[in-house]
Amino acid sequence: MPMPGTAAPGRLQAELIARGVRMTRQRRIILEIIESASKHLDAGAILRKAQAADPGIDRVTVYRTLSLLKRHGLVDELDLLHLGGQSAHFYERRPSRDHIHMACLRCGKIMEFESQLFERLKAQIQRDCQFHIAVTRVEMGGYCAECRRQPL
Amino acid sequence: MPMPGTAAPGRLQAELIARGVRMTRQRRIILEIIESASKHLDAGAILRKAQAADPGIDRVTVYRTLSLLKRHGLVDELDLLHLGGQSAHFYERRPSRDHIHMACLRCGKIMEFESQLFERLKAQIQRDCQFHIAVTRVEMGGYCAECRRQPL
DNA sequence: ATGCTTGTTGCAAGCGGATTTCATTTGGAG
DNA sequence: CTCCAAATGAAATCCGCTTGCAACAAGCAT
Repeated sequence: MPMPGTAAPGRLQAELIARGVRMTRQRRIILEIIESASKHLDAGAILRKAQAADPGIDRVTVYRTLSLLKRHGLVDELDLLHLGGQSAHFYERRPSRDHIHMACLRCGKIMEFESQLFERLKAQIQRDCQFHIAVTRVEMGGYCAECRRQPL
Repeated sequence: MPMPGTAAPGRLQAELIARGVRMTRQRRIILEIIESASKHLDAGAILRKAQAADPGIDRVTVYRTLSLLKRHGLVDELDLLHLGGQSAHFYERRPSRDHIHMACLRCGKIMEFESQLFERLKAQIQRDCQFHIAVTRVEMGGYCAECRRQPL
């Protein structure tokens, strides 16, 4: 049973420590937020959640931690097609298997989809183009089932 | 034979006129730049080219024209994975057939790739998720054949 | 435990892409 | 030609993000 107030060291934290990255109080908070997020968060949302846990945390630290995680390939950065004119980026823990993001242009809902076909597509690209894929970003905008059912 | 100095009305221009959009001198210039671009341009590059043709053109007009084209689904907006820390967006005339963008993380080259597999993937999504796809954005970062051949 | 070294943090200032506001101009229908 | 809704340009502004720097702390060696 984990002690109250003591977060179980998440995978992100373990991964960073294994790579010799110094672990600070602020980083632990930010990593925990990203690990336990139920939806895609942008830097501003991560900052707000982090400040709820520790009001002293600065947005610079959030940006630097996100940059660190990107450099280590532990998070993916998304635009989600700038839904609603947003220009901020969204972040998610890099999944073991790539997935496609579908953004409903009407209700704003984000859906994810994994497909064997996508894995085959990547394999085709690596073979036919001699291109070694390091990171993928697949975003599709459109209209979800619910929205298509409703009158305009 | 087209008259010198008289650009043949491009497809973008014809498309906009057909939709009842007012055609101005500035828009004609910007549309022509996008149509004849040999590589992906960002708003700043479009502005510079436009000002070479007409120094009075303001960046606001470029942004508004790009926004208009996006609204009409005539151009696609890309991030190209913010290569080199760039935060600007790139634009291309919407192709008749979607394609995948590959960005080399070392030399910055952008490659494009069309695939029947991608068409099948889209069909699968529309069927399995009941999601009507309006726009796609597929960007992959990695290392191109030339860069992989060279020593680090 | 203690001290040291180096990476990290917070604050303030700054950067750059994109947008808003509003007075002026202009396309193009009648 | 006239007219007016739509488009433009100029300045100011917004907003996400980055940089410079002094103070601080992680974690290794002792």
